Amino acid sequence: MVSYTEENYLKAIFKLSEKNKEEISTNAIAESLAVKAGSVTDMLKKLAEKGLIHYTPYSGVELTGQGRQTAVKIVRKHRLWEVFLVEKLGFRWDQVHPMAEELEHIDFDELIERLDVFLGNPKFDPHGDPIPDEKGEFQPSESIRLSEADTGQRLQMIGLENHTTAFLQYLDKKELALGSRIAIVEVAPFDKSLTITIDGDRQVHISHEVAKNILVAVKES
Amino acid sequence: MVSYTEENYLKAIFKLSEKNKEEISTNAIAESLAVKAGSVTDMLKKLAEKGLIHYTPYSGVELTGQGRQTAVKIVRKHRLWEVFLVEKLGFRWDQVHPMAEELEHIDFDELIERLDVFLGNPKFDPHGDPIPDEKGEFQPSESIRLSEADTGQRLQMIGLENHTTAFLQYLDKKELALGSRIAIVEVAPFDKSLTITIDGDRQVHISHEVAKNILVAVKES
DNA sequence: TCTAAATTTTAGGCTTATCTAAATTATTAT
DNA sequence: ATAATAATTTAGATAAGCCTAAAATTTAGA
Ligand SMILES: [Mn+2]
Ligand SMILES: [Mn+2]
Ligand SMILES: [Mn+2]
Ligand SMILES: [Mn+2]
Repeated sequence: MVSYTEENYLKAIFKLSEKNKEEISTNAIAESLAVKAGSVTDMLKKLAEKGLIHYTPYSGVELTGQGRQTAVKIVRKHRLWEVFLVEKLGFRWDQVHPMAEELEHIDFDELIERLDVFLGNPKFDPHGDPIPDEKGEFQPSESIRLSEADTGQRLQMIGLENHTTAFLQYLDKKELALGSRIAIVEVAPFDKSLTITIDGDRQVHISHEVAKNILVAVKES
Repeated sequence: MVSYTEENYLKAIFKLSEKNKEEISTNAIAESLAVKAGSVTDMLKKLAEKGLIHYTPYSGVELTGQGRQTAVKIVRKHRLWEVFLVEKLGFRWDQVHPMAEELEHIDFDELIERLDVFLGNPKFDPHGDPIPDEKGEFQPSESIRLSEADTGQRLQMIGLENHTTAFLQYLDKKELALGSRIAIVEVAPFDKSLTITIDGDRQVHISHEVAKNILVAVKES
């Protein structure tokens, strides 16, 4: 059995592994779970004991196959529940994370699969993040940061690199949503801020910082 | 804050209080939660400390207003989730209890209220049990045990006194569902077993034990 | 290379929730 | 009324997760 707390550690390690290619540090885990480093060390020993991670003191940590499988299943549940909360219950995308953080720990295979069917087998959650399938496979998708795109390209907003409430609400205010068609009109050389058009008409100005956190697909033209 | 475990204790005390009018014994709580009596005593002290129960050593326990309120909210969540699982995800009534047992602990007011709306403000769960409203009020409903009804009365099955999987599956086999119209044809004097008709046509034979666990409303005729 | 700083682990404690076994209190039956 | 039985509480342990502070190790700087 994997406890609620162990699940949160595994998911945190998985998410950190996705970003940083290297091995994951004790401090990084501590920060992402808001616990102290000493608590992390305790837990790493336990997870290693259970065969969920490879752990060598002082040299970081890595998920085993079984650990990754467990983590991905939690991510699957988290994202499916987020779709449910937004699509069926009408929550906004900036409201659902704390609820999904709890719902993700409810573990009944048939519940997950029925929920998946009920939602129409969604491939992405309300934040554009991919939902792994029952086998733990992620649908590969090609995206670049808006800050790395060129003027003249036809772009579509498909994901985010930042999931904070503040950022989500900022995007709402600018009426930038997943699926929006974006074209870069101009990049200011001084601060790299962008002038863009959204869905062909509205023209909006955003900072380089914001553009770095928006993922876009480049459409054939 | 009320912990997951404390919530289960409060709900257990509430359910026992509904059945037995008297004060609730340590042993009864221990049995219903499958823990030992000594563990219960520990928890009772803690709940009393928090003002959730009235507790006098050796003389039983009773919920305070605040304790009852907490318990009823958990019951509300449990039953709403059961409706979701049956109505939206297509589970059978004998499958949903363990899942609801976990879902009931997820505590976000807006989630409960939106779920309630999504489900169409149901008043009863899939087992015929009433769903308390946001204020903790139960809709009063008048029912008697089928074993106490008379020949010739027009009856409708509206609830159960036994929620075990075995009993639910037995009712399925007999095609006895909530809402079924029942009339008692004959009661055998020897073992009090009943011959009944279901929805006017099908004739079925059930034991007194089964009849005791079926709740019916007596319809005006 | 050698020392200072940063990171990580260890040691010792605390809290919650559980258990078993012993002690206490209440109930029941003669 | 008393003794046996049943119910309840207390005492002493354990396990999971967390903390702080000290010790150990690694990394980085001069
Ligand atoms: Mn979580
Ligand atoms: Mn998400
Ligand atoms: Mn529960
Ligand atoms: Mn029910």
